[in-house]
Amino acid sequence: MGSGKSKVTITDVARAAGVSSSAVSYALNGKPGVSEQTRNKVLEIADSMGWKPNSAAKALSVAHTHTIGVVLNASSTLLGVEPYFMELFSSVGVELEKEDYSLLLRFAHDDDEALRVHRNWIAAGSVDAVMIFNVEIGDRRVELYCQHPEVPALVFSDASVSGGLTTISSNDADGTRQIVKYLHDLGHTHIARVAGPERFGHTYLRDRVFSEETTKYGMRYDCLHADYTPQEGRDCTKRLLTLPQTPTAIVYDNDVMTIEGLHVASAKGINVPEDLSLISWDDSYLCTVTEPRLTALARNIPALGGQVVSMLYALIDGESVANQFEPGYRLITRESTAVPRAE
Amino acid sequence: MGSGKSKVTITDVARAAGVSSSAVSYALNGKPGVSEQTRNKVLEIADSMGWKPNSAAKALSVAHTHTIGVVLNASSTLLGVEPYFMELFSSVGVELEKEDYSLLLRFAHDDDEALRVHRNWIAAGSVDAVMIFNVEIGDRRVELYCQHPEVPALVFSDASVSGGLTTISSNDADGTRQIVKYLHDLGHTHIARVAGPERFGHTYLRDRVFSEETTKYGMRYDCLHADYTPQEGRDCTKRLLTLPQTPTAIVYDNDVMTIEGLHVASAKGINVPEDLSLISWDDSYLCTVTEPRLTALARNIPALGGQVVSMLYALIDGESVANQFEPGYRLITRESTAVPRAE
DNA sequence: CTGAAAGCGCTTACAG
DNA sequence: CTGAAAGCGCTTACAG
Repeated sequence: MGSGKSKVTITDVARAAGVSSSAVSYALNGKPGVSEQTRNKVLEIADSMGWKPNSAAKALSVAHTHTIGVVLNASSTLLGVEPYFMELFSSVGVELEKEDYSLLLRFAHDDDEALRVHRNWIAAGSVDAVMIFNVEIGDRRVELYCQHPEVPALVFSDASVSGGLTTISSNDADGTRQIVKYLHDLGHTHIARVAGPERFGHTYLRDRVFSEETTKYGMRYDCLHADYTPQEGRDCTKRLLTLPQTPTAIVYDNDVMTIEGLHVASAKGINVPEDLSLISWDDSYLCTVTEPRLTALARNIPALGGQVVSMLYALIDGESVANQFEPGYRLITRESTAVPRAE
Repeated sequence: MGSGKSKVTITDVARAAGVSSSAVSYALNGKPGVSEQTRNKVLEIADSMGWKPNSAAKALSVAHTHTIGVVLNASSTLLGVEPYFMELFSSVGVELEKEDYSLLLRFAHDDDEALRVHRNWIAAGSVDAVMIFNVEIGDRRVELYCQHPEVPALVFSDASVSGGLTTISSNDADGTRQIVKYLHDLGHTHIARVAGPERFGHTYLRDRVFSEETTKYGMRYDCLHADYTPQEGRDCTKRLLTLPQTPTAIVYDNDVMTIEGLHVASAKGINVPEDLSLISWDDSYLCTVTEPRLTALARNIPALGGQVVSMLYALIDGESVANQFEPGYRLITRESTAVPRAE
């Protein structure tokens, strides 16, 4: 309603300083076209009047909103459980802060709703760039932003599913190798994995490299696909533990499933790590909370922020930026892994 | 840069429809001043051309951004650990979605930086309203928004610290009563609490009601103040367990500290719940992950979203809205609480 | 019911 | 170095 009526505008400042509004604009934006004297005077007066550029007016003029868009899946019960997004936003947000950029956040129930938001953002010019997560093969968001290069998209996925959009990828091949080598060095010869959904690009990549590495080492490898939820973590573990030949180690694609796997094992009287080693892909506070604490593959999210934001700014500036990898994974060994019991 | 060049504007639609741009505006906004015929034609054409209102232009005209601002504390290591914010944002975000409102998110390192962002938002007209969390006594954000009623603030705190700004409060008095009564009914006569920081309004309120209720029941009550971190959860538990007279139950103001308390107890050979009952204030997945699982006081965050958003909309519409309470707390009893061992 | 015009608060060529 | 003017894409009184 009547809000903003009392706001001080560039015209007020101009009047107070006795110059034109364009002079004020030049002064305020550090552009040439105004003497040092006037510039200083304007700066001082603007400051004393508490002037700040109206964001809508500025956005309309320069066609930049100083905003990075993200739409999240609201129906994912894992949003609250998994710290990933909050940690990432925090790390990215701190960097964005330096240039007064904001995160524009939306929650969609399904893919259609998400797509609607993205379409709207593109047509309305609401964001300077977007970050896209959980990309699936043939993702419609990827398709959409390929058709609209005017709003740059940074895709958090393996480059194989980004349709040419700029990606930042976790180095899943390397992470997989670290895990398999570690288990092999401990003496395991039969490992299993409870993986994420097959439709995600990084799942596919992990699947492939797990197969390659285990055959390289002559290990037996079983893989079940799940959806990251506690329920499926439990179910898959039960199935693996009733196999005629039981694995001596299980790798889970997230920490929540690992924890549920641990509970299933102890309910069955199977000791971790003596009888069974468990590794969580993704480290978090959760992994330090169980008994035993969980060996986990950790990503360096705090370091990720700067990298992400500089990619975003480069994209916004119209530069072409190469696909990059996140800071490397690091295996944190705790008490859930050990030498397998001799048969 | 050259982005937005190809965007379809209201003028393009007007030209295509053979009417004036004002007619288009009326038609698109469902306002009178245009015949049904023209309205339908315009709607159809606008749709077929893929027109969407430019958000900056609209915001500049109507002085509304369709945006709710939140600035979070980036240096809190608990952001990733505690699911509260993500769950709340998700629940609020789903409601906001229906009216195409967005969350505008910033991360500040300290109070000064947060205050700077808020000042900027006010002067720049960047948000239609803000949500404010973790309010302290004498909070400068409260002071700021009291001076600027033109941008409404919804404060998540006890009404005693909001300086008259509209609040939505968790019913901490009721929650406290539930906990104390439950422990009393089990037979506990000496309970302790590891509380949050004293500077928070809700901590103060819990402190007071805990005192009242325990004296009402004739229970002994010890209280230590901590900062929600794992470290202080451990330290405070150790201090409580080396008291000459040891409590038979400990209540923690968050789940993270409860879990650390559990670890301290088992390290000392103290059995939970036989020797010591533990209750977490705030329920989350974490509470179901430990052995034993934790009895916890749960808030109903999914139900909170609708309530919060309708308050926000009312505030934005300039209505005066009364302070409200969140949906009530519910005590979830699990295996970390029991009848105390007879002395 | 309809169109021409002014305004929201900025920026940016364009003349002086 | 400086000012007057047009433009960003909408909305909204104001005349016809």
